[in-house]
Amino acid sequence: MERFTPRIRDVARVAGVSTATVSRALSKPDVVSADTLKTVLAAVAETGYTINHAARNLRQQRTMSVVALVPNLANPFFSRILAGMSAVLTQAGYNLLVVDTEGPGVDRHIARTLDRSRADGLIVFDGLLPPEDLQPDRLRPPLVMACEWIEDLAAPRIRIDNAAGAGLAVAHLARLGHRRIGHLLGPEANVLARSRADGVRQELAARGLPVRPEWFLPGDYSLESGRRGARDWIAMDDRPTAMFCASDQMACGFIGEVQRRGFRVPQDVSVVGFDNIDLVDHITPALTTIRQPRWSIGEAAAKVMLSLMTDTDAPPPDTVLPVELIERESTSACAAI
Amino acid sequence: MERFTPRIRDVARVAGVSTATVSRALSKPDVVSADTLKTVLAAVAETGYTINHAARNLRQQRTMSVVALVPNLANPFFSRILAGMSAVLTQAGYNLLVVDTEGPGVDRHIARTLDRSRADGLIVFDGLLPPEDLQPDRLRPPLVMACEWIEDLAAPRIRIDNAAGAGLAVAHLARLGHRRIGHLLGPEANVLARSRADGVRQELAARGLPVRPEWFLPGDYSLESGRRGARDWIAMDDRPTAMFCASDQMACGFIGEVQRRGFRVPQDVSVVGFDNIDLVDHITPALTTIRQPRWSIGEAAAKVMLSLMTDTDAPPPDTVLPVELIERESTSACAAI
DNA sequence: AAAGGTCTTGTAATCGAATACATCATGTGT
DNA sequence: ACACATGATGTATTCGATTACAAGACCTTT
Repeated sequence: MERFTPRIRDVARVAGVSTATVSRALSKPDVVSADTLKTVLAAVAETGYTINHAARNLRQQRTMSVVALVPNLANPFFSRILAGMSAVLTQAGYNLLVVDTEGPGVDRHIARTLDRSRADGLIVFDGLLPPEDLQPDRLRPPLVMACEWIEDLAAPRIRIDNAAGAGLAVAHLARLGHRRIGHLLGPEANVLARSRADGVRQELAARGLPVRPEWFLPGDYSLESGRRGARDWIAMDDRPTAMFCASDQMACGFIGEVQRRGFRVPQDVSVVGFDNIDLVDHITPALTTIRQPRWSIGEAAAKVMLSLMTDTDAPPPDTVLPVELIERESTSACAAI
Repeated sequence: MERFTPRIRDVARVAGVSTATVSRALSKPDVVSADTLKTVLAAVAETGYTINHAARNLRQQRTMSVVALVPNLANPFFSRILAGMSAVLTQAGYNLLVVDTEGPGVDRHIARTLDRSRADGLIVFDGLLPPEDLQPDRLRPPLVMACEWIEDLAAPRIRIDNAAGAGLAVAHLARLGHRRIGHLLGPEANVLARSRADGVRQELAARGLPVRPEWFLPGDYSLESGRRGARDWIAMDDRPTAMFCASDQMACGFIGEVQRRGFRVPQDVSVVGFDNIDLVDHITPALTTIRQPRWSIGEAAAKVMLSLMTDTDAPPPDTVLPVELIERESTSACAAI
């Protein structure tokens, strides 16, 4: 066990070949002779050689890693998406690294530092990053937007049909006889939140149901804002009999608070969420929600990224994945007259 | 706007100085003259130069990034820890990258590829990684174990006193008059789970309460295993009146399932969790739990890592952070005679 | 005025692997 | 037997920055 870290030339010396041959033996085994290959591999084993990634990255001008920028890792929504991406990328020999773009102590301009010498690709899940940090140019690695997107930024998008998902939720409630349907909004600046709110309005209008601005309560996807939404709902004179929440987290906060204040779900208010995070199948009542195919979103994002990085032809500019209503216990027929 | 990516020598040419001077101007501004500095910065702006990290990493033999290996990003437990780490590391000029070590499509041996040429430090939250991939040697970056740890692996640890936390939970239940206290276990292989179970046994014994093996139900921290635990609990003839769950996720699964089967919490069974994830303050009943100082854990891990990477003297080998009981609504005085 | 110091800058080596090009041995076709 | 293709390997350059060392300019001290 030597005290220095072996380099390719140490392997070459031990194997009695040139460094070029060692390099070839390791990266394109089929171009060297079988004998040489065996000798080199033995020498690698003997020296304990491992490649120096910095050197390889410099020479090849690529890093074999893809960075995912996610807003708020605290949201369990992302975990399965990341797993789906990881599966595809690992398969293709790439590493997946995750960076949180939100919260105290986090640099908003992190994307600026993620140039080609750092990552071969960038998959962005945060629609609020400064576009100028991501504008494609020769320094920036290829970019894919997933879930959220940034207007005016030309990049392939992987997303679901948020408006349609919201429509499913509203249609489900309407079918149960609800005519007074409210919506707990996501953050104003968020494109998804806006699409969902639009979907709600469209579906309500299409069914001739009232679209009352005061029934669109402010929120920001968080548990805490779900709780605030519940208080707002309780404070109303003229309450909706059903609430569609733009995220499961808000739905949990909402349900928890209304129950604590003595209301029953779904008897006093039906609640629909959005995302289908693992948790919502386990709370009581189990949450009716709109399922996003999270694993598939991750897979699709990774595949588009791969084709962006390696293929010559352009990937699909916009991939829209299907959503689905999952009926559970938090919704029931409208009891009001 | 040229079509090539500018290099340091392009800046040097524009500024009319040598590449060495440009390099110094950018990394140690105080050693170059004020005039030169201004010229160089102007040239940088003009060319749009940004550094090539691969080249710098190769030359300096470091990457300025720290990788965190977490088991299962789906667990919201980690988010605030990561944020705490990120805050400290960003401050010190390091990047934090997160890699998930679990789930389908994930490479168990990921740690093997994370050598010095990839990361300057490794913070591991997964006690089940193969130790041989982490054994410190000249190739491996400095290592810190946080939350979990691996026996026989010499590395500084940041952790909480799990046994004491479990003790707090049991003591709380005992104080409420419970004499039949069960424990929903974490995964058998997990060191934390074992410590917590030991803490339960110790505290029960110390108080002269029964330690019945059939009241230690199997679990694995997951929501689903909480649900299974509930079914096991329901199936018992001779049920505990209180259950301490080794994770909040299990406590949620447990409470959801017993409620669904017609039991009330805390009237029919008191429940204590462990972790204090954000969610548990919002469900009904709000969960009584053991709080882990997650932000501080992250901060402490990052600080120890920094001293490992930069200082000459050794950091504390074992940092134990305090835990605390948070009393909410899921526990109440024992109703049984 | 010579000696020595400080400040600033340039020259050239270096980090470790990949690869363009050259070289040489062997095999194939006529 | 000659021309030429093929395969395997070596030599030397390259990726883009940092930095040891050298050197020049200028100032201070004796």
